[in-house]
Amino acid sequence: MSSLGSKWKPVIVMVINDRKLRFGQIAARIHVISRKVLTDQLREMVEDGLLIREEFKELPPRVEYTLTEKGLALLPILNLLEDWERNYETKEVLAEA
Amino acid sequence: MSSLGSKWKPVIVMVINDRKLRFGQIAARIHVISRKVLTDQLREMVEDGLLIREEFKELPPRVEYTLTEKGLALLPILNLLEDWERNYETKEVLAEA
DNA sequence: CGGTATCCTAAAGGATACTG
DNA sequence: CAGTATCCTTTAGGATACCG
Repeated sequence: MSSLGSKWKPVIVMVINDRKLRFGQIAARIHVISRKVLTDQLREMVEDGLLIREEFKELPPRVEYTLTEKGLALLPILNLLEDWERNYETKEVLAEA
Repeated sequence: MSSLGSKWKPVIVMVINDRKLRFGQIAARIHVISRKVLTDQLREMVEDGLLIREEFKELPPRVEYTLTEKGLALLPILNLLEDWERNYETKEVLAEA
């Protein structure tokens, strides 16, 4: 299960979703992550076959990320995990009330 | 997603499954985990509402763990994750051959 | 803009010995 | 048997400054 590795990779997968996002856009949507960690995670995810990285040799530089088929296949599973968490989180809160 | 916390909790959930297992049985099935870490993880999982811990005041002591409804609900999702991993692991190996 | 490089801290995980 | 207690190493993650 540690194929997901860090706590950030699932978040990044869900943020990118079926879109094509630039580095800055990803950073903006996960504003609590440091640039270094985001860079690290993105590089590892490319190595893991989760992401495709497209670099445009322009100035200023532009880099776009999309999910691979493997990454896309992970999306519904992560959604289930979110549902699971929300579902039981709610029950605990209600139980306390 | 870090509701799953450590790298061990999903493993423990899958090992216990729908059974009732003693501390030693869990340890034996995850032989690479240290006793301290297993103890830590089990305690946290009880706090998280994933596990039920039954302690029998005998000598020698006996402690049995079962999944809660919340823990059981996690099982099919973890199975999907395993399938996902196996599926794309295979493809990469084939691609190298 | 999208990174590196450097340094640092906190926390996860582990080895080993001991206990009720 | 099922833990505690203690100590230690490794790693994830972050702050900050600089670069092409």
